[in-house]
Amino acid sequence: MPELPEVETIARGLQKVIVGKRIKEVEAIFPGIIRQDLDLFKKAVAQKKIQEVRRRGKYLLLDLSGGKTILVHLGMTGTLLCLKSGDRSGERLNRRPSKPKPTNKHDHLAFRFCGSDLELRYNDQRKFGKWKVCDTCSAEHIAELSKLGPESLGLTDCEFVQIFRGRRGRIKSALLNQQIIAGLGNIYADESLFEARINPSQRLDLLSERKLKNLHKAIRNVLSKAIKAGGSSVDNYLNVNGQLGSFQFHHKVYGREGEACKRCGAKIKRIRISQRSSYFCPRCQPSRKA
DNA sequence: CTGCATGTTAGGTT
DNA sequence: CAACCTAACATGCA
Repeated sequence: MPELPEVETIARGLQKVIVGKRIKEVEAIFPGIIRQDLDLFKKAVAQKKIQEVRRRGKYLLLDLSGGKTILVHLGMTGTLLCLKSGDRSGERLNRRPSKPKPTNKHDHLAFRFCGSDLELRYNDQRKFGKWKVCDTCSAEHIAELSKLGPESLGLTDCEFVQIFRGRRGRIKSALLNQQIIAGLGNIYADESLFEARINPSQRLDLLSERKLKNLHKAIRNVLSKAIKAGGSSVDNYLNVNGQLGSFQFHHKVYGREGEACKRCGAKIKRIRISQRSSYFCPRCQPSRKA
């Protein structure tokens, strides 16, 4: 599922391929994925040139000519795929082969561009994704983005420590809370906590400044490695060229319940924290000091 | 068939 | 106000 490294990979991939292209039309195969009036959306983006692709937290921002920005959240299973009409090489594995025009299962949007056979498809098995268009100048002030905490990769040690000051909840919950820090999801929160050797249930008010700095280092390390690996392809994530990421092969705890810890050999545990799975090594990440 | 699991967000309650 | 809980979303799978 798309967290910061996956969204960053998609943003970089899109930046290379669609910047400078002018949107000819948007086909809304499943209009519900656009979270505003469909005609308004279509009119706002038609004939606009894509000028820049950005990421904020797990949001993707497509800046258009004319001062508009498309805001995209991929939800749990959203993927974007660039393909050339008639080119079937970019199609995902496990999907029915299709003729150029017909869409794949769970394709909800198709963007076509002027003077180009490039097509941008949005596919989302669970339809949890959200698309809307807004004014570029107000993009950062609209509800979704204004609530976000600072970027996971944009903090000094001091700032990182600061954002957890005065909080009492569990560290894992805080890392998943996009209003506290933006970009981490279940995979990278668990992987970072493992690397910093912090138990996911650890209460924030009992975490030393030194531990927090270790965590900050671990987060930067894990995220940058994951970006280099093109993200984690668990579930159905693929980049805009239809290729798998490879960071899933480097997961040390996520999804490894019952398997041996790669550091110490102990069995990886899974517990529930705020209604979600947390994977950790009980020996490397003890709940109290050994 | 039933019901559970999945991650995120919004919204409500403690 | 922070922390915690639940519903909702859609689908696949045991």
